[in-house]
Amino acid sequence: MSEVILKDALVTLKESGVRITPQRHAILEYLISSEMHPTADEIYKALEGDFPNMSVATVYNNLRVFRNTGLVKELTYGDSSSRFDFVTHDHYHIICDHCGKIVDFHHPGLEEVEHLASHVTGFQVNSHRLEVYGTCPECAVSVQKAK
Amino acid sequence: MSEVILKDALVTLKESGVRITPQRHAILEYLISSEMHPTADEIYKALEGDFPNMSVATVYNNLRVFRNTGLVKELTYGDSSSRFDFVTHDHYHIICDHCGKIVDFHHPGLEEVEHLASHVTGFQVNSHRLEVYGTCPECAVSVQKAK
DNA sequence: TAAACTAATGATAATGATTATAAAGAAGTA
DNA sequence: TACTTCTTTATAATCATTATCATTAGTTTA
Ligand SMILES: [Mn+2]
Ligand SMILES: [Mn+2]
Ligand SMILES: [Zn+2]
Ligand SMILES: [Zn+2]
Repeated sequence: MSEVILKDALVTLKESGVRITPQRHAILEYLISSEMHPTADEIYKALEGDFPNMSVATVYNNLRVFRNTGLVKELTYGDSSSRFDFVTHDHYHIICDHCGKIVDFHHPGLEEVEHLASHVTGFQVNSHRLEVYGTCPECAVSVQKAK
Repeated sequence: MSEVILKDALVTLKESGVRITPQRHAILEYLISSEMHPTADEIYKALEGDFPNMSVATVYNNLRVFRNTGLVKELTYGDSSSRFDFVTHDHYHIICDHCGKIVDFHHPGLEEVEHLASHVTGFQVNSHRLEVYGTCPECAVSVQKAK
């Protein structure tokens, strides 16, 4: 299933004049298959078996290439390092305050909020960012036990 | 006007057993008077006239103290450094993609989104974060001219 | 095909925000 | 005053990310 997505991504890259290297192929494949919004370092570690000589700079460079091509979104939180999400359809994220897990969820876009914001501030609005925070079901269990 | 807010903040600190040092007083005062959501370094630079010997670590330490007391919110965006916002009433932010300016705006809380997110993910929801991005009126003018 | 050009990789150094450490100073307490 | 605790300051350490640059690989041109 993710085969098609990968193929499409490769086409997009080729159309943007970006060469498909084995490293790029592997990073993309990993991003598409992963549900966990990995950091650059996690990607690096996940691929070091197949690419023992790959530099961490290559991971960063290529994530930037993917971001500029619109294939990948960078998620930035307060904590240390960025996380990366392969772009399919629009979605929001809910994040566990305890374990840091990031889970996708869907919700109609908040155009109303964008309109109001534009109206009261005079900005031309391009986009918005929304995240919900809380306790994931797994962590809720642990918190129960701790009592 | 912000006098009252400062007084209240000092009371909150005292009640939390936090000593009021001249540096803390100055950082708080600066945060309250500033509309611009400054970074730690901007605060440091703004106060170096009055406190030539103050260490940048003191700024960071005290911002953390204020954050833990609930007086200050830390705003983390992708770009390098955190920004700090003195907490008064809840509000959202709209951010200019061109100049980085951060402007407050008010909008009813998005409880509906929190409920739906909780429902589809099984999380216990605590909070959410929303930012709107776009072009501020000033930058819109510059963009016009550039054409 | 060979030469020339261009892009990508990998090793390593640099950057920059933030945190840790430890000594010195100030305030609080008995 | 003696003792304890907190705070500041200077400085070093950390760590993610970016820059540099030589090497390699791919593409284009002659
Ligand atoms: Mn996602
Ligand atoms: Mn604000
Ligand atoms: Zn969790
Ligand atoms: Zn602007």
